[in-house]
Amino acid sequence: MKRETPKTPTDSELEILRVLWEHGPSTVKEVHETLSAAKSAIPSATKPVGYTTILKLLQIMTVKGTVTRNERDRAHVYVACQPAERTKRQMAGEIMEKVFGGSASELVLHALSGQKASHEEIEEIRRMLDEYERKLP
Amino acid sequence: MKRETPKTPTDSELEILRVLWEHGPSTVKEVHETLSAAKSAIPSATKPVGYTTILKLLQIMTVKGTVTRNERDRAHVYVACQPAERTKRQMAGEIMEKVFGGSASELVLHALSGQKASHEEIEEIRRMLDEYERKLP
DNA sequence: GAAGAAGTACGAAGGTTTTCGTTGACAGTA
DNA sequence: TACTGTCAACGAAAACCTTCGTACTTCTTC
Repeated sequence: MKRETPKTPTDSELEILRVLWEHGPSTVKEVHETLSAAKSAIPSATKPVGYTTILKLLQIMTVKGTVTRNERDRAHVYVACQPAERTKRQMAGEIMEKVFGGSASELVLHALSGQKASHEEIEEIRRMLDEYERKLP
Repeated sequence: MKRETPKTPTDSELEILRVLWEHGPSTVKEVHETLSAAKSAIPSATKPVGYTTILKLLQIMTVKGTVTRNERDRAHVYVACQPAERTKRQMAGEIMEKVFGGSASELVLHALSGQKASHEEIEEIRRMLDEYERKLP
């Protein structure tokens, strides 16, 4: 029984995926360094991750089909299989369903109530709404 | 070391929480019945959950402090400790941070790209944006 | 009071995630 | 050739989650 909608990544997997999305194809070393740098920049709460931990995660993700790797060179180069957009959409959809009963407005409401977004951000969202609505029937 | 920002609930816990939010204080039996009814209504994919499973989950959630219970009566009555709004906000904030790097517009964009929202829903979101902006500095 | 019904408590099994220590392969260099 | 880094592979441990079977309690009712 194949899964057609791939299961959404776990938290740790997501951290790695984000590096892969931003940096493009990367070696374990590069992922590790990026993550370490990011974490030491915000020393609170996030604890550093060992090299082999990332390696193992990447290996597991390879088995799961989340990433592929080019083994040609000595240091394998990993790439995310799904485009970022797809995974992000999937994750947004999942939370929308699971906690907001499928209501987009509920999701937006609660996302905003965390008091973060600026005027610019709001403007940006308005623009997107216009865009989106133009495509509706 | 106490956790001040309570960890977000797991998927199963969330299912139960949603029942508690909608129905208010409930016994294990009520939660179980509600969930069973909901699941048999959509027989696809979601498999039914046993009574003791829900009981156990509720017990664990009690230990975690996610819910409290009134043991006065024979059938204990469970209540969510955090108001729904708070947990929802927290979960929206978490995904916004973890997958969208804190960008609300990114979140909205991807939530909508799952092609679901109607014109009414969009209108609703616009109204919320106005409301939100009015409260900004 | 004995039988049965309705509940809770407990523990254990099975699965998944996350984390590392250790080992072995390979390449470059003294 | 022997030494030293750099890397991937593997296995195992620890922490969670989820699911139930089973046992124990407490009412109710005949």
